[in-house]
Amino acid sequence: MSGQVVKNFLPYSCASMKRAKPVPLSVGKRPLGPRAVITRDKLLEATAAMLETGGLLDFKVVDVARAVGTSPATFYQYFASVEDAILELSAKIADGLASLLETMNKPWKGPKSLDHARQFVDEYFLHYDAHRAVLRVRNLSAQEGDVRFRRVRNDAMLPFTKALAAKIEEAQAAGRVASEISSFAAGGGLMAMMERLAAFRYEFEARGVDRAALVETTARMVHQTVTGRR
Amino acid sequence: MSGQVVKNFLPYSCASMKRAKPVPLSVGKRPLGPRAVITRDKLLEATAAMLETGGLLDFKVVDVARAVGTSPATFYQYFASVEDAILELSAKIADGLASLLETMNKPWKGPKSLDHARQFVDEYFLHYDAHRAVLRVRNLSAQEGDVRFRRVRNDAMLPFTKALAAKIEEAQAAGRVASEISSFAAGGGLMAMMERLAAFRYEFEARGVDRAALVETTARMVHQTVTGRR
DNA sequence: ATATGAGTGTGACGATTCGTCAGATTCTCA
DNA sequence: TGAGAATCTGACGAATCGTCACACTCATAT
Repeated sequence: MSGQVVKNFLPYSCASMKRAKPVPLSVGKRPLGPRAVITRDKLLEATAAMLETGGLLDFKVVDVARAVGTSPATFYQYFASVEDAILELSAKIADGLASLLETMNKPWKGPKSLDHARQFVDEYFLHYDAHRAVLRVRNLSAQEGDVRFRRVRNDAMLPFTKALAAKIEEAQAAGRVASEISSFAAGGGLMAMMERLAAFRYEFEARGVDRAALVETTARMVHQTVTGRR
Repeated sequence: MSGQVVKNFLPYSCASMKRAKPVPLSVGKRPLGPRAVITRDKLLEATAAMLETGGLLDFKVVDVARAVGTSPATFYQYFASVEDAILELSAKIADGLASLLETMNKPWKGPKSLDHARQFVDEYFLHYDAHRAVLRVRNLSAQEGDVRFRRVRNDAMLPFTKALAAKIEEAQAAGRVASEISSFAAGGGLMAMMERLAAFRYEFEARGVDRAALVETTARMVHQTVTGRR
């Protein structure tokens, strides 16, 4: 109790006046050293793990810190906020789609075209499965209007939407798909469907639609919309 | 400062020992009186409003209470948790779909069938627009595995999924839709697409696809998948 | 009137989390 | 080995959470 008086004095004491600028010791903008990179990565990892486990509302930085064996202060040394950490996770995840996009950019022609669609859907589901926790937060934040999350989401999804749209335009030119359809909207619609089905896959399984059936059905819907063929 | 000593004594004073059971005065399970219903509703309303305004992570009961001109304690008198309040909001919202379901259960036959699809999509978008804030939290919680939210979501969406599935089965019986498709999965896929497009509608507008175009395109995709006709 | 008690609301509290420092600790290398 | 850079954290004030005992309001019976 008596300490309080001292405490109130301290910040203005002569001693503290000596060092004019106490040097903001923490990370300025200097590149992180190797040890720092490791803890930072561990924190990111733990953040993702935490999101898998519990709901977003129960998310506590303390838990993440504890999981890594460090203190909350360390977390805030590397991330300005929880959202920043999740944003970075979201961005990292998007990279994993590169190879899938290649598959996508090949033309869907001939008797194999439905197989392409199947592979596309299947791999997208795999991708979503591997990152569902982070992705659902990314999508929530994007819907809430957070520009950064919107950007990350678009970076991940737009290439696919456009690739689908391009195929649709071909089909439209060939007269197999109605011209009243907006190719971009349709491509986006298909991506929307896939994302959503991936998210609620288990809901379908609970009702007797197993993964294979879901993939097959989705692939056929995609294929049909994109090529105009059955 | 000196009051602190007194404070430490109080909880164990003889006076507090007198009443063995202090009677939990607050709401037991008795039905709420008229005044209570009003404040409760105001709290629900303010909760919804708060969700429209800011992100889920910034949600503070204090703000809701302040908005209604009451204290957090009052909020907790009526809702065990924030989630409970949002759950109730979600349940209420689902009721608004009743009339749309009627539209849905009519057969989509003849030259007007595409119009039915258009109306369906259009009204669903309207519904989503009116409740986007609550719906996105409902969906997040459902994805996180919260059983209550899953139930509410299913109650709202399953009837539509089933109605679509029924139509698809008709089309399959007539040979217009591939039998390899799971009608239930396809119906769910369409609902998924609509929900998602409604959620990210503004993203499309930012890219030059206005509402009308989005509705038209979506309606055609739904119609095509459901009837097997162009 | 007013006393009674059910119905309704809240101040105040302990507990928990947040986000921020200043400074302790650990590492590097001259 | 020791000086300084890099990394981490104890400790703190502020804010929020969720709870409880109590204060207030109001209709009704006496």
